[in-house]
Amino acid sequence: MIKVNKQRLSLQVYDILKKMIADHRFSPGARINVEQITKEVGASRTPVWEAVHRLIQEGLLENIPNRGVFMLTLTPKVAIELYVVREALEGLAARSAVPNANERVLKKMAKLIDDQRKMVEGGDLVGYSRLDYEFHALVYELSGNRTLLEVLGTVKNKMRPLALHITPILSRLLEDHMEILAAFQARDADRAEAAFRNHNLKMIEQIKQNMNPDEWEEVQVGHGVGKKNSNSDVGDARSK
Amino acid sequence: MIKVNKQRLSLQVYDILKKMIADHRFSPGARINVEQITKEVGASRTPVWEAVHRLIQEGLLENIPNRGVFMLTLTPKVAIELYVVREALEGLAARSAVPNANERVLKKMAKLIDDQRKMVEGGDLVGYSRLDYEFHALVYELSGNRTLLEVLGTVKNKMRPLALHITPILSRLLEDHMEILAAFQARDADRAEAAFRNHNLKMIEQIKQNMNPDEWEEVQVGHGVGKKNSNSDVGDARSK
DNA sequence: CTATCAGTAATTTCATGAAACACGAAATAT
DNA sequence: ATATTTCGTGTTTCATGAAATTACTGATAG
Repeated sequence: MIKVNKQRLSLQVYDILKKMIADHRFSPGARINVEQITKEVGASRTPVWEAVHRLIQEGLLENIPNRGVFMLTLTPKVAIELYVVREALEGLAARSAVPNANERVLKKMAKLIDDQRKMVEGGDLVGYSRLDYEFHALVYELSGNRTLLEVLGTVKNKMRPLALHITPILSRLLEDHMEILAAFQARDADRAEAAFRNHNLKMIEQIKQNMNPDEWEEVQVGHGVGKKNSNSDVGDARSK
Repeated sequence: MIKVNKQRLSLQVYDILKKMIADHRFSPGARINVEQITKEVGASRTPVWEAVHRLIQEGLLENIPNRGVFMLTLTPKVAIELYVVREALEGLAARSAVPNANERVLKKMAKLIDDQRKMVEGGDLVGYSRLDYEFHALVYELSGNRTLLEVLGTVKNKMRPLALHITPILSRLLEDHMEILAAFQARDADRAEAAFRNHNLKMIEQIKQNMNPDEWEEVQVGHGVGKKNSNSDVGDARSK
């Protein structure tokens, strides 16, 4: 049986573009030729632009007036900012989730971790990522806070362009997950929050090690509050 | 002199609608007649729909296919969720901001609090709200975390429909601000975070008192993770 | 060699007719 | 009466021509 595609065109385009971004089909700073996309997907300008606007609003693309639409470059500064915010939100999620954990969920968590171990042993980064995503999503759901779920979604969305640039040490992330599970099993909200925060702090360390230190611009101890840095580095990126 | 508005039409409409929502020009669940808006603002459907779509995406409006666009009802459950998330984010903002505080900023904070006191004494709720907003914005900026600023912006955005339904006891909020300032003056990040969190917890209490208790649906200790509650109450709202 | 300017081309937004869609009301059949 | 189908109506999305805006190009003058 053939299913008809019921979704609005603009949403389809949005999904296509988001997938392309997630798959790193555009390098940072690269130009997105909107007109070409309309041709490729066989739609008209209206729905395509609607999708592009949404991605711009979400901070994945950038529009330089009358020059074009560009893939936003995720600077190390912003990357760390994202993880700092995520740390707070995931800490909250973990804390809220602990009281709601039941045996069934704990089993599921254990199963996921077990599967993750296999992926790590097999060196399957992509497979691991998917399970990692599921593991986190499970905790978010368990928090029972729909709003938190949404906000975390948008934050993690913005991280997508990052994924390829930092290669985490999988075995260590796995240890974190085990600690998280242990905290849940002990019904210890403080410990769960700490474990989740720790998970993120490790990623921040990872970023700092992987990236050019003189690009950091000091997130935590940021001196001024000026706006001068917000766009300048992106501007450089739009080569070609 | 008549200023020509250089901004994109869709953005203007977006701002207009957002302002109308903030001013409670639409009651919760009320239908937004998109066609009428196009007439009122003298624009065509395209930019108006773009604005409406954005508001839908931001969770302020809701689209029931081919029935119309409706003002979303903020349930007490969601309201509390929002404050729980905000608590975590503002706590982070405060903590990050403390190390960046200098004399100039502290002066500014003191000045804002002083102005707030006048508003409280004069019973000017609107005036107070504006200063309250500035006070918070000052801390967000000071955190130096642009991403945090953005996320907090979207969260507070979603709270807008709430403002009128809970009438806070201004004098107590003012006390909180004073405690926050004291924490900053003492350069005590823990204390600042606690003060900010406390500020939000009070609001949550306020909501619980102001609203019908049997609508709460238990946010913190939410039992299941089911999705059954996510939309049902909204559906009811689309009367008429 | 630099600056200025006009013409050109590309991007982006907007207006509007038309199509698609979903619901309810009526009409028809069971 | 109940079920099914058709039709009308209002909503929503889409396609496309046109207009507005501005970057780029290259020529000319200083």
